[in-house]
Amino acid sequence: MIRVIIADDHRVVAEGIAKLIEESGVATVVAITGTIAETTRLLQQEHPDLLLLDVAMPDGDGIDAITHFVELCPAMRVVVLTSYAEPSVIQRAVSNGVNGYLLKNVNGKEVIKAITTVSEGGVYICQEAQALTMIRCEEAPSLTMREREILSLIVEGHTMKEIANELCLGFETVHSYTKYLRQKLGCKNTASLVRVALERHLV
Amino acid sequence: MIRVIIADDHRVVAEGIAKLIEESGVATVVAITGTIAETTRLLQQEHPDLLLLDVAMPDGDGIDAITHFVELCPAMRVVVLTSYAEPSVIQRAVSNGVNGYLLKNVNGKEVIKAITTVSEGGVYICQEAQALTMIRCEEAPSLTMREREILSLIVEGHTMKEIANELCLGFETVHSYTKYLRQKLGCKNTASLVRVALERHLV
DNA sequence: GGCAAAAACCCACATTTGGGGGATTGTCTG
DNA sequence: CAGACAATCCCCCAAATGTGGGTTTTTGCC
Repeated sequence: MIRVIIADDHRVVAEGIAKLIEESGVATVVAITGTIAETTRLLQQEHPDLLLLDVAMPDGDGIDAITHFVELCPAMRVVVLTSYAEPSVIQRAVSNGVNGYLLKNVNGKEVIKAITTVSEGGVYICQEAQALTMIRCEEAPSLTMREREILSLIVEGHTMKEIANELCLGFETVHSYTKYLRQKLGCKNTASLVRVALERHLV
Repeated sequence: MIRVIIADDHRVVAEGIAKLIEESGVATVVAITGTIAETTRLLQQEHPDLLLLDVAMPDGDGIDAITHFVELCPAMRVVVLTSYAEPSVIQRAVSNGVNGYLLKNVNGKEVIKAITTVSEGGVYICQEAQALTMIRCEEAPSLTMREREILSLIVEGHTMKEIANELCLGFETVHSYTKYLRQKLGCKNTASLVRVALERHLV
C-alpha cells in the first residue's frame, strides 16, 4: 500500500482529501501536516512513499522546500496539489524535481490517478497545468537574484533611495534595476510592477 | 437530515468536504457546484437547507452573490468556508447576512459543528475569524465609490493623467483622490497603495 | 582564456508623484 | 437649517520615477 503524507495548511481540505484517498483503497494517509517544519519532522519519522504538497504554508514556500524534502527521503515521490495556476510556479516546481502537479480544481479521481501513476515511476501533470507551461514558455520573466530582491522591496513600498541604502548600493544602481525590471516585465510604471509581481508570485 | 449544497471551484476540495459531511451523519450533500451560475441553478432545483460557500469563484465573488442566493431560498442558511482571512471580507459576509464563517484551516469536526449550530438557528464564526473582526473594526477603510474606482485604475497601471481623461475629470481632482487614498490606507506611495489594494481585496 | 551575463555604477532631462495648502458644489441627515 | 461628507476643481513646489543613453568589474561557463 502506498504510504502518503499530506502537507496542506488548510486542515479541513487535507482531511477531506485524506478521506478520498483512504476510500479509494490505493493508498493510506500516514500523516497530515500544516507547516514546513512539521512536514520535515514527519518525513524523517514516517519515510512515506509519496508527499502530497500544497504551495502556501505559514512558515514558507512549499516549492522551495521540495529539494530539502527530497534530501530527507530520496526514494519519496512528490506531487504538488495547489490552487496556484501560475506558469512560473509550475516551472519552478518541475525544475525542483516534482513528479506531479495538480490544480485543486481537479476531481478526486484525478488525484488518485496521479498518485498511482507517480508511484509507478511516472509523471502526472494535470491538463490545465500542462497548458500553462506550454503557453508562455519563452515568455519566462527569469529575473536575476538582485532584480528579485529589489522588486520585493519595491512591492513593500520602499523608494529607490531607501532600497539603495538598505542594500548598500548606489542610487543609480537601483535606478538601473528598476529599468531592467520594467523592461523584462513589460511595465511602464511602479504600480504595474507591483501588480505583476504579486499576481505572478515573483516575490 | 440537513440537505447541503457545497459551492467551491476547487473540485477535489469540495468532494473531500462532502465526504467528511456525509460520514458525520448529520447532513447529506445534495450537490457540488463550482460557479455562481451553477449554484443559482441548483439552489432553485434543490432548495437545500444550507449552503456551504467559498468566496472565490471563476464567474464572480461569492460574498456579493449571497443576497441573491438568499432571495432564491429565503429559508436557507449560509455558511462561508474560505481561506480569505481579511477583516473586510468577513465584515462584508456578515453584513450580507451569512450565518457562519469558517476559515479553511479549521478541522473537519468544526465544519460539522458549524453546520449543526447554524441549522438550529445559531451563528457560528470560527475563532480566528472572530479575532479578525475584533482587531480592527474601527480601522475600516471605507472608501467612497470614486475612490474605489480611481484605486482600481491605479492598480491597473494607469497614470493620474490617463485616469483623468478616462473618467472625464480634471487632473487635479484625480491628484486629490490619490492623496485621500494614501491617507485613508496609510500608504506613502503608489506602490504600497497597489499592494494594500490587492491584499485587502479593495478592488 | 574568452565570452556572455550579471552586477554595479554614472549622467542628463522629462514626466509623474507626493505634500501642503485651499475652494466650490451638491446631498443627506440630525 | 447647519454640519458633515462626497465629489469636483485649483495652485505651488519638492521629491521620486521614467527615458535614454553610457562604463566597469566580477562571475560563471564553454
